[in-house]
Amino acid sequence: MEISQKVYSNLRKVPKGKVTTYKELAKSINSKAYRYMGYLMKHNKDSINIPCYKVINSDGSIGNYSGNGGIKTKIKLLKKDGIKIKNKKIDLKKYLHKF
DNA sequence: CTCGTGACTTACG
DNA sequence: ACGTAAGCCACGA
Repeated sequence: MEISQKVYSNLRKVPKGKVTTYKELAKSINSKAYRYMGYLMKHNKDSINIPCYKVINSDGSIGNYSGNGGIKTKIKLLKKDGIKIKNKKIDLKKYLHKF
C-alpha cells in the first residue's frame, strides 16, 4: 500500500472533535516525512473523504489550508467540531488524537 | 537514475 | 519571539 493511502486512511480515523498533527501522522506510518504530509493534503487526491482541516502543526498552531476560505475556513470547521481555538492555537492536551 | 517540490520540525543565534 | 538553516521523505517528470 502506498504511503499516501496510509496517510489518508489514518486521517479518516481521527474522531470528531479531535485533531492530529503532521508529526503524529508521519509517525503513524512509521515515517519522518513530515513535509510530505502537507504535500499530500495540498494535492488533495481524495479531498472529499479526507478532513485535512484536522491536521495541524506540532505546536498546536493551525498551519495552512488550501480549501475555500483558507485558514479562516479551517478554523471555522474545527470550531464546528467542538474544538476551542485560542489565538490561532489549539489545546493539544485536550484535542490531539494519537494513533 | 537525478531533480524539484512541499499545508513540516527541530535547532541555533 | 523571530529568522535562518538544515534535516527529512515520497512522488512526479
